[in-house]
Amino acid sequence: MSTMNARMPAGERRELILEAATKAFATGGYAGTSTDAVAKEAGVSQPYVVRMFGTKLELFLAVFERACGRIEQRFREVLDERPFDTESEEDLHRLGGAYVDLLADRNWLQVMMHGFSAGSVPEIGEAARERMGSIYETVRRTGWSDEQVRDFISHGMLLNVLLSIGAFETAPGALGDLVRACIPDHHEGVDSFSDKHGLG
Amino acid sequence: MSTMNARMPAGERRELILEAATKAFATGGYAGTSTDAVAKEAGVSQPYVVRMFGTKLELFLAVFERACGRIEQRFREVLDERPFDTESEEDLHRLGGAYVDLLADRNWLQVMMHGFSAGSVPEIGEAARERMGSIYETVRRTGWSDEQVRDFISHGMLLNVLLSIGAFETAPGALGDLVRACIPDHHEGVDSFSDKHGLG
DNA sequence: GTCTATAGGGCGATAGAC
DNA sequence: GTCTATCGCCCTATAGAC
Repeated sequence: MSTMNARMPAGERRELILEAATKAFATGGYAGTSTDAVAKEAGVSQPYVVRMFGTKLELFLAVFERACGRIEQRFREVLDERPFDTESEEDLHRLGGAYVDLLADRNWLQVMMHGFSAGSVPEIGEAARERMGSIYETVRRTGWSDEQVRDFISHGMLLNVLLSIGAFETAPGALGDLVRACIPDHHEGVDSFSDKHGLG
Repeated sequence: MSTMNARMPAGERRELILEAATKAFATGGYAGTSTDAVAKEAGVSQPYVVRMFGTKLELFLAVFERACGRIEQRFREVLDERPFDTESEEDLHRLGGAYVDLLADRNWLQVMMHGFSAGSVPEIGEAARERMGSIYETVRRTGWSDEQVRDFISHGMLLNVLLSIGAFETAPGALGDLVRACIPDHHEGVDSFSDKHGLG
């Protein structure tokens, strides 16, 4: 974004590009996003992006791992706050709320989602399986039953889809009911939910 | 696939191309699939594919609508078999089984999934919202509560993701547990599940 | 109804200057 | 460490023959 192109420690620039790439890939996905779009978002030249990460694929993998890592870390933070009571309804909402809060960082969720749907690229598929397995293990630390964990992750996937199709901004008719069944305090348009989560 | 290029009623060839495009898009998604890949799969020339549907976008939309329509139709068939008992565990598995059976036609589910994740293309996003709303309404005809319907659709989304990342073929470690929590009778490799559903 | 040829643009990656 | 220039490929869409 900035017009200056001063030198910078490589590690710092790397973070800057990863952040920009996250934003770009979150919108267009792996195949639908050019390295030039990433470069423009980061305010650097396109060859520099490629040079720094080798290939577009490696860049995407780095972005994907980073996004999944953050999501998982958020879960771990909640788990470490205090012990989980398997039977507690409140503890269920504690972890569920963490996921809903992630909607504010929608880019992470959308990058994760795009990684999952690009699973037919072998390297991405492999990373996706590993990450999904890892997230599953983390959620298991709640002590919940296999069915409870499965349901929790299922809800996450539905939220990802609703986010991806823009259902939090525009949800005509029946779709609005589904959105409200997923996020009770959601109301369309400029409201407390949109404000809180940076949507709309 | 065939080497003959005889004339054919347009409607018939249209179906043939839609079928080929479904297969192609199911793997690569919208951005990741070329019209030439579709053409090769259908055994026709690339310009013919474009000419018949106008643009790649319109072709994808046609494929997406068709796939979602079939999925929804399958639900309707199950709903029309006999009345649903809201409290019946068996009826829950009746509709759930219909979705699991759709894994055999994995292309439909994967096209649907790719439509959902390409929601940032405005026309695709709009179609995706409509279709998701429509499927939600259909599932509602079971008489289930909003929460039950939401859970049902959530599970469908998780199955889509697991399918997309290849978890039914290769599910190392924890991921295997998640797969089994989703499809109780699933076993990795060549087995009754894979045989039955054409996987592996 | 279907093809071949090709225009015209975009994209990933490399070379090399500074 | 970062840029400019550019190569060569692939891709969508059009033109026009049969």
